[in-house]
Amino acid sequence: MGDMTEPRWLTDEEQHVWRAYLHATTLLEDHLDRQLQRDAGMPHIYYGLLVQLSQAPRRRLRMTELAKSAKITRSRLSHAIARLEKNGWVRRENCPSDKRGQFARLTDEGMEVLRQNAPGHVAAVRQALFDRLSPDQVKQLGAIMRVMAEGLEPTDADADLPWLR
Amino acid sequence: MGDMTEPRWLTDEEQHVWRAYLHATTLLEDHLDRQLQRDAGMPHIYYGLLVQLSQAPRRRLRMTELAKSAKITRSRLSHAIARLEKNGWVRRENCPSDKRGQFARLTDEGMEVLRQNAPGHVAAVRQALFDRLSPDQVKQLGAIMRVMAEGLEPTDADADLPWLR
DNA sequence: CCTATGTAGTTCAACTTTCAAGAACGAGTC
DNA sequence: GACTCGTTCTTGAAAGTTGAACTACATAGG
Repeated sequence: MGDMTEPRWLTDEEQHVWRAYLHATTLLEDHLDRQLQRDAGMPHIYYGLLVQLSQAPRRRLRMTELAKSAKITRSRLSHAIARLEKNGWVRRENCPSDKRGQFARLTDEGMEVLRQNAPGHVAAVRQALFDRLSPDQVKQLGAIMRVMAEGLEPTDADADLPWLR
Repeated sequence: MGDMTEPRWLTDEEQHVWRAYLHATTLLEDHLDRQLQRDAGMPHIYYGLLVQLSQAPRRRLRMTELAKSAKITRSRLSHAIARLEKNGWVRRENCPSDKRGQFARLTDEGMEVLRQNAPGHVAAVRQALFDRLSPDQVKQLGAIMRVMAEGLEPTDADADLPWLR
């Protein structure tokens, strides 16, 4: 822990790549947020929740499952689902096997919103990303992102260890 | 406009890459946010503001400049600077040549916070990204991010053109 | 000078996210 | 059962964000 030696700063190239990364990822995030807010009336993350639900077995998932796969806290999900429920796109259902549990289920209206907006969203992603990258670059991006995720994946160790530093 | 033909969905590979992208970028963002919140008491974006200021000519920038280079709205910047000012890390100064203008200037305390946290932050970025990628992958990532940014860069055209779609 | 129009920055209201509790249930132990 | 501890999900308040309205100043044209 007490690594008080001179830190290894980023090389010039690394700095450039890092800035390009921050620049590009925030631009894309903003772009998709705006696109979906405008067309579907919700931010990107909310749209992602609907997508997850639409692909789940009976179009429903336990709250904790959904939170995990969307990588947000349960608290945040509670608020988000409350909002989506108000819109009529999601409905809560009790879990019979565990009375603490709740399912979030995608309603038909929610499915319809998804149907209407999926083409536009895919087009936005295409236009920003896949239509601009060469096939090689798409593969490279995939490999790089997988490496990144591996290093950051919240393992069980993280939960147990008292935080480092 | 009325492109009502069947949309071009993502191929399987593209879908995997897209998910990997979303997964990895949110994990990294969360990771850095937590690291900085814990060590420096501010989120990543606020830290970025201090960095920008630290590199500017007299450690100060006009609000609009800063907003642009941090890629956030002026509104958001106003709030952010208000918060950083409360912490004593930034000070507002009037612009003599334009009475509407404000400079945000990094204070000595702010500079000190930066000094104390830069090593830890760089280490976090290294550990999550550069230490895990091959030299080739670093180059590839840079190229890919530049292509992405090009396609999303808010050009003057965007301001003029009535929005597509 | 006067008016029109644009720009810099802030503020307001609505919304989202976070953080710290807290309520309700499950599971293991005695 | 009664106790403890962990899990599931919700809640409420504080903090942060957004987009539009607003203030103040700048700039250009008559």
